Amino acid sequence: MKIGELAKRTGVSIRSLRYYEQQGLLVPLRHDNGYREYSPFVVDQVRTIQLYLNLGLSTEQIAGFLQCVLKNKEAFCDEVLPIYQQKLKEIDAQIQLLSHIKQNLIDRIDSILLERTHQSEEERK
Amino acid sequence: MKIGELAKRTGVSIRSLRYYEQQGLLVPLRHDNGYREYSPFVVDQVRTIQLYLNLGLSTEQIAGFLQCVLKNKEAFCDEVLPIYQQKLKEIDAQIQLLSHIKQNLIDRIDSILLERTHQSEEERK
DNA sequence: CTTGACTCTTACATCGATGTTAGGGTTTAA
DNA sequence: TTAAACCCTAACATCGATGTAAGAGTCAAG
Repeated sequence: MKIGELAKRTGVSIRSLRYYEQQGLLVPLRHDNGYREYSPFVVDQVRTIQLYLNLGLSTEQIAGFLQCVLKNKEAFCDEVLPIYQQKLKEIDAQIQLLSHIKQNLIDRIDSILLERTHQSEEERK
Repeated sequence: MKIGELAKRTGVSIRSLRYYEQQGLLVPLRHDNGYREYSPFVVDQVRTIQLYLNLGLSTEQIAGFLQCVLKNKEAFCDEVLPIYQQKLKEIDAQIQLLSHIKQNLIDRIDSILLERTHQSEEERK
């Protein structure tokens, strides 16, 4: 199938499919006219790519183990686990940072509301 | 004081100080030779800017209320509260997304480890 | 007067997946 | 044959605070 149909079937934009190819995630055949030709199996491959992107992995990381996981179970691909664990660390760090900021915001919001309450009480006198 | 000293006193890079000015957060005087001249009060002003940046606010948002909060309590500046509340919403959304991904990663890691455990047991037979 | 330390402006680079556009071939159905 | 619908490459834009570098002027101490 050509790129337009693959885009429709996967819900991934043509732009992104070309980008994945540039990053080495997809290697379509080429017709004489330069058009890309994709095997039907590639639909699943694209969905797999999307799955990993949604886990926050970069195309570079995905490229490192995609060929393996397409043929085997993840547990068989030694590159996957360390990447997952590293990503988990990063996510934890981000969550911690965001939680800190969140508490900070909550405190400041409360402080403003409290101050306004006081002010209203003053005015009522 | 000149920009270099302000940078030293605040720990903010010269580059950033110029950027803040470009964003309308700082308005230093200019000497005849073009050098920026900062009042000593600006040290606190820069610290205030940093504080808001660390809350995840953009320079544009900060510019919207900086003049007010420099002269009054935050509770007096009507622009602040809605920005805090909106930021809080965004942070919550991000935390939720990250938590979702985190759980997903944990599940996949567990799955891999479990599968390897099984495999080891098989091999032991 | 000279040299080192400052300062100035302008502008490109970062990070990364995706959008968008321009300019130009190809295919297909009417 | 023509027009619509596809496809191609190349390249700029996004988002935003900050780093970095080039080229040039200024100032201060020796």
